[in-house]
Amino acid sequence: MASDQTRSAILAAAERLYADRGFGDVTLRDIVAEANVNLAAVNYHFGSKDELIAELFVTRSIQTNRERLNELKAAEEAGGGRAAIDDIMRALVGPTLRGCLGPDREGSTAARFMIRASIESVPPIRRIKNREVDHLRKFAAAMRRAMPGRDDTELYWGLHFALAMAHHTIREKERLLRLSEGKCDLDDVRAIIDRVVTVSVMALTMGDAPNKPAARPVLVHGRLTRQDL
Amino acid sequence: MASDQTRSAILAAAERLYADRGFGDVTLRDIVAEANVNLAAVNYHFGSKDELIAELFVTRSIQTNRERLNELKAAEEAGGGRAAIDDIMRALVGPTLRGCLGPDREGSTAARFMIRASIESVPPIRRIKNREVDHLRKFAAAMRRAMPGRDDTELYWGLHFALAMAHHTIREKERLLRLSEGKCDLDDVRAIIDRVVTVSVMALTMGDAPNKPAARPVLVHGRLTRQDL
DNA sequence: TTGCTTTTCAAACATTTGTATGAAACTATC
DNA sequence: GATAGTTTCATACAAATGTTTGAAAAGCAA
Repeated sequence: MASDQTRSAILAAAERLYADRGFGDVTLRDIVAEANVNLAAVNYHFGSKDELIAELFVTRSIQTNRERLNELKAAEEAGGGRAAIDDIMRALVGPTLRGCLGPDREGSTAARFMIRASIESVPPIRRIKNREVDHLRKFAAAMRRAMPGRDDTELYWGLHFALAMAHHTIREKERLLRLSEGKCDLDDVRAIIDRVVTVSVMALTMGDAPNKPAARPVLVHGRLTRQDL
Repeated sequence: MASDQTRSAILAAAERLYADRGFGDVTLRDIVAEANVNLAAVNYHFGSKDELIAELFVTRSIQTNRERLNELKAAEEAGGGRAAIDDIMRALVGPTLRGCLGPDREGSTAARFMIRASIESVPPIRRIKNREVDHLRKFAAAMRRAMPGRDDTELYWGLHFALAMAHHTIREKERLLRLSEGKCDLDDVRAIIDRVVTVSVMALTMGDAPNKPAARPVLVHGRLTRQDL
């Protein structure tokens, strides 16, 4: 068997099992059984279990980050070099939410894996997440351009809250579903993105004088450039 | 040694170690060494490792939940049976944020333990968290009374987002600190609570007509009843 | 083929970990 | 102070798990 086939069989099996059962109770033996390869293959191809997990997570993270930056770039080009704040926020939370929610995504192993990674947080993944700050700085910079003069602190809090709502919705979607007795529609991803973006922009315009109601954004659907979805 | 002393020595040592190093790499042997008790004592007093963790988490959760409900009750009494929406949200996120953030809390083992529990999420803790829905329903009910006529869905989303911002701030406070290069003051807990409450209430009044700017809340400090802090 | 590298494989290794055991020490009640 | 119940202790157990090893197999170039 060509060496790459073993490698990707392991990756696929690992992602599937981690997605289904979590990092906690999936062993290397489970993975190699699922992939139909020898136990030693994991250490041969990846060095260690942690490096396997890291590679899985890095791959998916890069995908998400690229989608984000593509959307951001598209928004900036559409706005003549300066993107509107709501488009920036949309680029920030859209890819993750679209990737992890939605009815047809039920079968997506990659999405379920990222949800797991968001819920369980094992050491190799935590290490990678810590390097994510550089990526977020690009969004902070775009936000600064979109809202010049605004205090940096407010920008960071807005960014932080946007990620909070997006990630928490992914993490706790079961609980929200149960709490609301199914009333909150977690399959309507577009509506959820709109909601998160709206609240984020509200948070960002928080300090505005209350007699400027126009600052409260009214968003419309379908603003995304679909170039890479 | 009286049996209770061993029991609480284990609890204290376990909470300290879990808080400092996480659930992942703290073994029973670490705990009993820290507590200066015999290895078998854990199983004798708690039955199993998981039950020890569960007891730790349940204890702290009950404390937080009680604080929340006390604040809610105080707000309802102050409002003549119907609490204002911002006071309800404050009661929801205040205790957790006050417990886990702030400069003097740096040394609080209980707080650091709860942060760990929020980040790592091991099976026994997950099981307990799943039962938390009943507790949240009480807040949903209070919110319904405070905003009659509003669609239930909106209430749940607002509640959900409030918890999102609070928990994410606790989970990712290091990252926010690093992203903002220290500009976001995570020691000013009161300001953070105000910020979360403000945005939450904004989210809840989202559907309001934009020509009612008064619906945007302007909050003041120091509204808490301190009866049980 | 020959010789070399890469990949696979079964088996063993070395720890680590939670848990169980049975005797000893202790405590309280009569 | 004898007895019964409780708690402590050293030690052993059993199972799981990531990793390593050394040889066999496969791939490949000359």
